[in-house]
Amino acid sequence: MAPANAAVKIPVEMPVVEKRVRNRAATEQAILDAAKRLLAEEGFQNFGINAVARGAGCDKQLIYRYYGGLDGLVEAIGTDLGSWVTDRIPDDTGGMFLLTYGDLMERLSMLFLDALRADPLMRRIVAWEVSENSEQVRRLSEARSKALAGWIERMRGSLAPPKGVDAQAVNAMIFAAIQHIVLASAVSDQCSGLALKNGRDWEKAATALKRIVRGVYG
Amino acid sequence: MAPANAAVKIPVEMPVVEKRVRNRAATEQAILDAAKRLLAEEGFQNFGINAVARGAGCDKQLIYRYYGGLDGLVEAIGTDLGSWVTDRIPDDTGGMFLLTYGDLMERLSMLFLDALRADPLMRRIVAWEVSENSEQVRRLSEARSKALAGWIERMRGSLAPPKGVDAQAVNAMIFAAIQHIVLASAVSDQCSGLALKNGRDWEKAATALKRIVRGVYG
DNA sequence: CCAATCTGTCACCGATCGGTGATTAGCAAG
DNA sequence: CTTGCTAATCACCGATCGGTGACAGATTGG
Repeated sequence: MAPANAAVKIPVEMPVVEKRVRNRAATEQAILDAAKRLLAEEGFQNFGINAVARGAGCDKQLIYRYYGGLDGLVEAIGTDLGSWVTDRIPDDTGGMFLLTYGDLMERLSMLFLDALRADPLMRRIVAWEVSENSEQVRRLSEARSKALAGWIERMRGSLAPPKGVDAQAVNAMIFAAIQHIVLASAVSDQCSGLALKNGRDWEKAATALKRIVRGVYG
Repeated sequence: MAPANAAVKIPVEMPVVEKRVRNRAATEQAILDAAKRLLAEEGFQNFGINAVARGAGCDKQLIYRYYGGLDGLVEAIGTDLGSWVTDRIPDDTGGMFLLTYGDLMERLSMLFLDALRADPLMRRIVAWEVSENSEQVRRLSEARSKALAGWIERMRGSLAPPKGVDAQAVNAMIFAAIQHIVLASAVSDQCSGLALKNGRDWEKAATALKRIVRGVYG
């Protein structure tokens, strides 16, 4: 990538062109990977057929042929997404004994917070969900929330929320807070005046979150 | 240049063209209004020079002349935004006596929730904030958070948060939850499995929110 | 061997984008 | 009326977008 004479145009053709092998499965995977990578790194703003084709190093025609266009490609991403929770979030209690519903929710909150912070693709998708209402996004959103709900159900086991508390609504609030705070931190390192840069900042955020959980569930 | 026999052109002009008056101030206002309207109704996705010019019914050149381009126009929106809080959110206690910090935060939460639900422009801007990191958005974000912080400070009066609680972090969580839940409801009528459609749904959400506030601040 | 099929590439379309120079049209002072 | 200023429009540019039809090269079955 560093020719001695930095002329504007390269006069000779690239000698070794990395001859593209004829392999449909590999190409499909390359397209899917490029799409996920692009979405994670660049966001949904400039996410389009041309960009994905460029990223995958192939012609956009193949995206139409193999995935039926962007819609099909996004749907394929959504299918992959189903395994996100099981991949990125531990499915056990981490050796802890979750005796109360409060224990459970505190742990779920921390796991979800860390997992979301660590996954740029998922962050972009969440941001997409609250920014657009297309069919594409609805599919993604559905796949994500279904996987998430399944995970919570699995972790919950036989623990029941305390009487007199609308656990569904409260939990929605808690997860909403986590999602928004992680999204905000990813673009501006802060949220509502709260710095979210280094580990200590996140310690404070996590503490506040646990405080909230414990305040409701004891 | 302008032959009388313009065969391809439309033969009859639009009968009443609403003859445009030469009035710079009015045009500037029309542009600003169109920009705010477009952003509120269509979102930031298709927000651009051409769209605003179309919406304002003038040539895009005028946007460059009067606002120095989209950036300046967005900045003008941000300036307007400063008065959002004072316009849309009551600045008094609504006749209540806020005796404790918990009273205060409960009331602030409700006010902010209702105000955000009622303001599509502000919702779009919040969604924009968590989706993009351009200079434009940073300006908007700053103006918004500054106005919000000022409002909170004004309402707070001399009430101090209880010792042992990181009020800044906890409040950031609460406001994050409100923002995310309102954004989600605006595009999909739900959030994390919690329906957010009719008034009863919102009652439940508000109750959960108050529960959280009271759980932390008593 | 030929022919059909599959993978991949290329060229091109119309539409829209952001942006800019040149031009027209209304108004007021001289 | 003429002159000058300015609001407003028009015409055009290159770039990029999503989308499609035609074509080239490899693979495979007969």
